[in-house]
Amino acid sequence: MTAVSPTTIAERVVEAILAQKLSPGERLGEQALADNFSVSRTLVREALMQLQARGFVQVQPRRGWYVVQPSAEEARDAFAARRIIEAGILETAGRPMQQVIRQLRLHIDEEQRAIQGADAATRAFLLADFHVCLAENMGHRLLADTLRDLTARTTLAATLYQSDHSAEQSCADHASIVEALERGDAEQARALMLAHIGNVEEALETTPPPPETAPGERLRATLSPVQR
Amino acid sequence: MTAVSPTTIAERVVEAILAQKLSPGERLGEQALADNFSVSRTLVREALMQLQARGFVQVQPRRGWYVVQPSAEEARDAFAARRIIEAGILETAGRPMQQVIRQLRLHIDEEQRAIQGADAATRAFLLADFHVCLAENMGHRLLADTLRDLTARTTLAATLYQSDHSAEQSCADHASIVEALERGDAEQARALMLAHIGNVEEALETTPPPPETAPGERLRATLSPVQR
DNA sequence: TGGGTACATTTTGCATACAAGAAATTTACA
DNA sequence: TGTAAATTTCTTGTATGCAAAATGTACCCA
Repeated sequence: MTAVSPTTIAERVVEAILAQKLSPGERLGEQALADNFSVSRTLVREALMQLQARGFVQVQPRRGWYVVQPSAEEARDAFAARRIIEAGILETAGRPMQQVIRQLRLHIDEEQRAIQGADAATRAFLLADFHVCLAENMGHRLLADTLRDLTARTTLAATLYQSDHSAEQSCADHASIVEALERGDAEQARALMLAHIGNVEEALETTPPPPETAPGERLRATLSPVQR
Repeated sequence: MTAVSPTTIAERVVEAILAQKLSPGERLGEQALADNFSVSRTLVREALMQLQARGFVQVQPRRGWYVVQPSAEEARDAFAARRIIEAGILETAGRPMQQVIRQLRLHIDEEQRAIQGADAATRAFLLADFHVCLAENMGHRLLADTLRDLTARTTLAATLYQSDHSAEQSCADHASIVEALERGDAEQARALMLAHIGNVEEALETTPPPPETAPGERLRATLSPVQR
C-alpha cells in the first residue's frame, strides 16, 4: 500500500465520517485503525490528535476515541455558524463570477448523478461539499476549511437526529442558489442559502431517540479513499 | 512539573505565538520543545500535529516545524474571513445583552491596564482576545474557536508586516463598538467593527521587507503559561 | 443463584530505539 | 585558496516496548 502519513489517515477518516461509514459515537480503536492502514499506532494517534483539534473526534482518557456526537445544542451552534459564514460569503459576492458559476454547475451535475446512482454515503458527501466549493470558488480558502468542518458536523447531526431531508430537495436548493448568482442577484442568493440551511436544520427531529450509547463496534473496513 | 498533555503543549505554543514570544517563520525543534516541557518527542509531535491542523505551524518534511509565515495574500484572506464572521455575529445581535456588555467592558478594562503596564506580548494577546470574547459571549462557541485561530493569524501578519497600528487605537475601537452595542445599535456596531478591522489591516505595510528567511533560532525558554 | 473479589485481557499513554534524510563540517585535490 | 566530494552530526519519521488503567471473565462463597 502506498505511503500513509498521519494527514492522509486523518483525511480518510474524515471522508468516512462524511460518507457515514463511521457513525457518530462510534469507537475508533487505535490498533484497529493501525491495522487498517498497515501502520503503527503512533501515526494513528497523530492523526487522531489532528482530528481532535478540528472537532471530529473526542477522546475519553484511557477509554478510547469516539466520533463526536453533537448534542442538539452543538448542532444548532454549527448551523448558526454556517448561516453567518455562508450568508456573509454571498453578501460580498462580486461581479465576475463566470468561472465560479461554471464550477458550481459542474458540482450540481455531480450531485444529480449521485442522487440517481450512488449510495447515501457519496450523496451526503457531495451535498456538504457544495458549500465548501462555493466558499473556495468565491476565494475564501480559510472559510472553506472552516466550512468543511462545520458541514461535517451538521451532516453528523443529520444522521444522528434522523433527518428525513431529501437529497433531491437539497440539490434543487443548490441549483436555485446558483441561478440567483448567475442573475447577479446576490441578495436573493443569500436569502435562498439561509432558507436552505433552515430547511436542513428543521428536518432534524427536535426530540431524538436518546443517542444510543453506540455499541456500534466493527470499524467497517471501508476506510478506503472516497470513490467518486 | 505538573502533567503536560499534548493539548497543554499546543495551548502553550499558541499562547507563545500570540504573545509574540515565537515569531513567524521561527523553527520549532522537536527535541528543544520536548526538553522545554520535560516530555518525550512523542507528545511534542502530537501537539504539533494539532497545531498543524489549526494552521499555526507548518512542517517541511525531514526539515522541521515552523511557525506559519502568512503571505500577504493569506493575511488578506484571514482579514476577509474575520470581516465576514465578525460582521455576521454583530448583525444577529439580539436584545438582552446586559451580561455580554458587562463582560466586554471588563475585558476592555484589562486591555487598558495592559496598555499602561504590560509588555507588547500581553497587549497583543488581549487585543486579539477581545474578538474571541465577543463571539463567545454572543453565544457562538464554534465561531469563537475559529476566531481564535484567525486572530492569531492576523496578529502574526501584523508582526510580520511591521504593523504600526497602536494598541490605544484598537482599544478605543473596541470601546466604541461596545458602546454601540449598549445603545442597542447593532448596525452601528457592525460598521465600527468593519472599520476597526480595516484599520488594522491597512496598518500593515503592503510591501514588506522580504520576510527574512528566519535564521531566528533559540526557541526562547519562555513557553511558560501566559501570566496576566 | 446472586454477588463480589481476584485474575486475565485489552487498550491507551508515553518513552525509547532505530532508520533515513538533510545540513554542516571536514577533507581532498586542483 | 577555492571548490567538490566525503563524512559526520543533527533532526525528523516510524515502529516497538512497557506501564497503567479499564474492561471482561472466572471463581468462590453465602
